[in-house]
Amino acid sequence: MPRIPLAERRAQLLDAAWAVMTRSGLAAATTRATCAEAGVSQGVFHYCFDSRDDMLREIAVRLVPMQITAADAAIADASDVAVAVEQALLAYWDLVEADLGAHQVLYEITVAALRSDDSHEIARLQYHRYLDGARDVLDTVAATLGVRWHRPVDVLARQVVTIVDGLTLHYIVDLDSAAARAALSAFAADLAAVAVPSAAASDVDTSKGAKNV
Amino acid sequence: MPRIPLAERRAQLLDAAWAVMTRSGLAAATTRATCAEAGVSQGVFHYCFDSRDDMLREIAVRLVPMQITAADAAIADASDVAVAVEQALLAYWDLVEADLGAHQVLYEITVAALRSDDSHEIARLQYHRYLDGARDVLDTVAATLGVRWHRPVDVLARQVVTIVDGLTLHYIVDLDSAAARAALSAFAADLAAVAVPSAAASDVDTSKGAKNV
DNA sequence: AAATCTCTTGGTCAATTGACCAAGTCATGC
DNA sequence: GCATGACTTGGTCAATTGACCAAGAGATTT
Repeated sequence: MPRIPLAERRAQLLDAAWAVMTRSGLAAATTRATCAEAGVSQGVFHYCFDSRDDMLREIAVRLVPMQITAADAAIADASDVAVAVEQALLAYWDLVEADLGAHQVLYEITVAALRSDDSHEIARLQYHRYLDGARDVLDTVAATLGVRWHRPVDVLARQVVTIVDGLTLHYIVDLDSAAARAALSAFAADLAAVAVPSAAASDVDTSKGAKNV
Repeated sequence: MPRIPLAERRAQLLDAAWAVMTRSGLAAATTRATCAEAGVSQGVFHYCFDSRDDMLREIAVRLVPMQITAADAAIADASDVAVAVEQALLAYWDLVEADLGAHQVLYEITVAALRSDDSHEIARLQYHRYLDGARDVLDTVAATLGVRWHRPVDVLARQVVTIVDGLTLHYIVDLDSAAARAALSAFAADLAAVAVPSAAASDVDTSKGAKNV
């Protein structure tokens, strides 16, 4: 009923679609269900978007930055590598448990995107961002605590993404929070064991910009 | 045209559906597509199965044991824990790269099953079997090489499942075999570092810490 | 060979869904 | 105040899909 500009209407429909998805899954977010959630008629949809795929694409794009901003804050006040890594992983994990539906939809979107030639690139981009985010966290930990990773950061970053992704998927299936957190702590310990002191022991090459000290 | 007993006809349709799925995805395996693949008309389908969900359930059931028999053989001739763990993971990994489509469908089935109240239990069972399989491999490694895991086997098993699951999903997205194998080796080293010589006989040299790639 | 049961065929039906439109309504600038 | 264009409505259309059936064909039994 109200008369709002196109941009706002689109955002409203995107919110509505996202609400339906997190509640009932990607497939449930039909054009009709989305419009019903937004309280508008179906004609509005095709006035705002070219097609359902068009809308899905915009949702996926909007998701990419939404996932990153998590763990950096958690490692600020850590004095030990093991603690820092575990707190960083836990910071992400709290997001998973706080909004399980959203993460479940994320897997549905990823799996669906892989079957579409058009959207395959979006899934690839998503995981590329994950790797970048993991690398950033690893660099921050190393710089903050004065350690060096005794293993290529690219490899470590892929391990981190694998860990959070695997843990999340498994948790969505069996909802065993205790088991997930136990495994998470174990992984944190394993990762921390890869860190070696950097400052005193030997000459260290911090390829990225020096941060503290 | 040929006249074959019901059981065989069902198996034939299940094979056909699986063929369509691994080629074009779970959603592509409609009743029509499945019948076309099998070379029969649609009426046969509902003569053999109550519904499409009925068939999907049988496919899922048939899948459960299909996934387990992998890594045990690979650790038989290993003399070092690190080698044994890596070879076990690699044995599974070869299966992933050999039949990527099958594993992709596995994720589609899992994700879809989680949205259905009826099938949710199937996904749970599937991951329960994964955990059992991982535990078996871990026990075999420990027994074969005379070591003890310095961490609860349940936690380690969940780590193993997380690793193979996370690696596989990431690989399906970006098809970066080299990165996946590098991360796999790193994980293997981390896991091997959790093994300590067993109290009984410690001829085996496991004194070193994690050796990295 | 007749009866009977096991398959198989080709087609139909209802429901869902994405796409789309012709005709309205309403605010805003001139 | 009125033209303009942004916004909305309710409905329609074609395509896909799961479900289902009545009739027939072939094998098996009696």
